[in-house]
Amino acid sequence: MTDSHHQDEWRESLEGAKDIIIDSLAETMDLYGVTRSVGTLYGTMYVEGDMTLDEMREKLGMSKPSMSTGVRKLQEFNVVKKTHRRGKRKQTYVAEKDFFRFFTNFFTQQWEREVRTNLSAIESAWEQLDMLIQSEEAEESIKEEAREIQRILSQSIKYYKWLSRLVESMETGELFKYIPIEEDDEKER
Amino acid sequence: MTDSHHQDEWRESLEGAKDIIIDSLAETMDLYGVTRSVGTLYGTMYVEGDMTLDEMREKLGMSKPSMSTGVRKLQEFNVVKKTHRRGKRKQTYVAEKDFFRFFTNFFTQQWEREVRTNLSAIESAWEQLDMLIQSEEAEESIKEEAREIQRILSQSIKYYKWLSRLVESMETGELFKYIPIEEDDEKER
DNA sequence: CAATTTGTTAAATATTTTCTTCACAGTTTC
DNA sequence: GAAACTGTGAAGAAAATATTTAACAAATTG
Repeated sequence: MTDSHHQDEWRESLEGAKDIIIDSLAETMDLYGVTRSVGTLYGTMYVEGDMTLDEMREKLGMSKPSMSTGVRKLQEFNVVKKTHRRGKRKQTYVAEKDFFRFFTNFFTQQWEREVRTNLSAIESAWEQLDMLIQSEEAEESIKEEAREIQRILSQSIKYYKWLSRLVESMETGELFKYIPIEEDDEKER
Repeated sequence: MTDSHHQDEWRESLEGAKDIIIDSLAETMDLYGVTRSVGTLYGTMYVEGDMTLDEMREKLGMSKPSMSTGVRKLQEFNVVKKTHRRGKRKQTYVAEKDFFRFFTNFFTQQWEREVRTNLSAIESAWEQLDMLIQSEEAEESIKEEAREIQRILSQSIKYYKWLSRLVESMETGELFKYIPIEEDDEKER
């Protein structure tokens, strides 16, 4: 690292640091099924603060419809919200910067959906299996397999109930009593 | 539903019930970035019990290399393990049927990776920002932005530490003390 | 109310990902 | 040790996704 940076080079270095953060957030979100470019968009908003679609487009060098759909996905995950700059016409969007809230919002949304989807599937499968089990005609071997599946399903119902309670404890903040957020022991500023 | 089913039709009905479960599991896993066909594979193993690659291939009507890579993915997520049927030559694989363990294994693995990736990124970004802040030459406005980013990052470090503790509490089972698994209040059988 | 601007939809294009076929290396069996 | 079989890697084909361009509808300004 030389001693004779121009300001542009310092600026470049700052942007480089941002990019390290952005890329790593995008990679992480990729793990959770958020596409990489949507992750990059989130990361950008995370380090840049609130932005308009045009600012995003310029920053990421992508088209505006891409930004529009990207932002919508992030809103669906509950990690980006609309805001507005007073006096301004353009809509602005702001990313959730508090990762505790990110975590809560994101997984709450996913887990609730998981519970709904799967409980409803279990319900209809269960009925169908009942019909089979109660029929006079069906072979015993088939009935036995149906009962076996019901046994497995009844186990999984417990899980979905538990998952609901986990979600609830995140929403109420109860979870953070059990697993506390460690306070900052740095000198504050 | 008619009264005159053949056994084949009852069998069909049983398979239908399975498929409802399989599809719903696959859809759920899709939410978490597990591809749909890998989710279907998991679901199949979930309802069918342990299987060989050839059994999977036959059941899903896909090629063997697909099964091979699918199973490997599921192993990476820690939700499928190798087993063997005694006396048999073919390798068999078994899906984790206990969703509590599925949950723990899957998210533990993801979250640990998230922590590692992002903490390491924060570390290098932080150094780069420090260099900038401590330089004599860089403009104050740039330095100020660098400090602002460090403030944000120091908040997020708290989050990653918390996430590590959450993972730990899942691994030790501590979490299930706080948010207990409700016991089965159905009449057992 | 005409002219601009903003955000979104639709169609096309490009890119990425998934899947299959083929080949082969490592094991097991006789 | 030859023959058969199992699992996986590589290359290409097929399918799914993401991205862009173009067009438009709604809102805003002068």
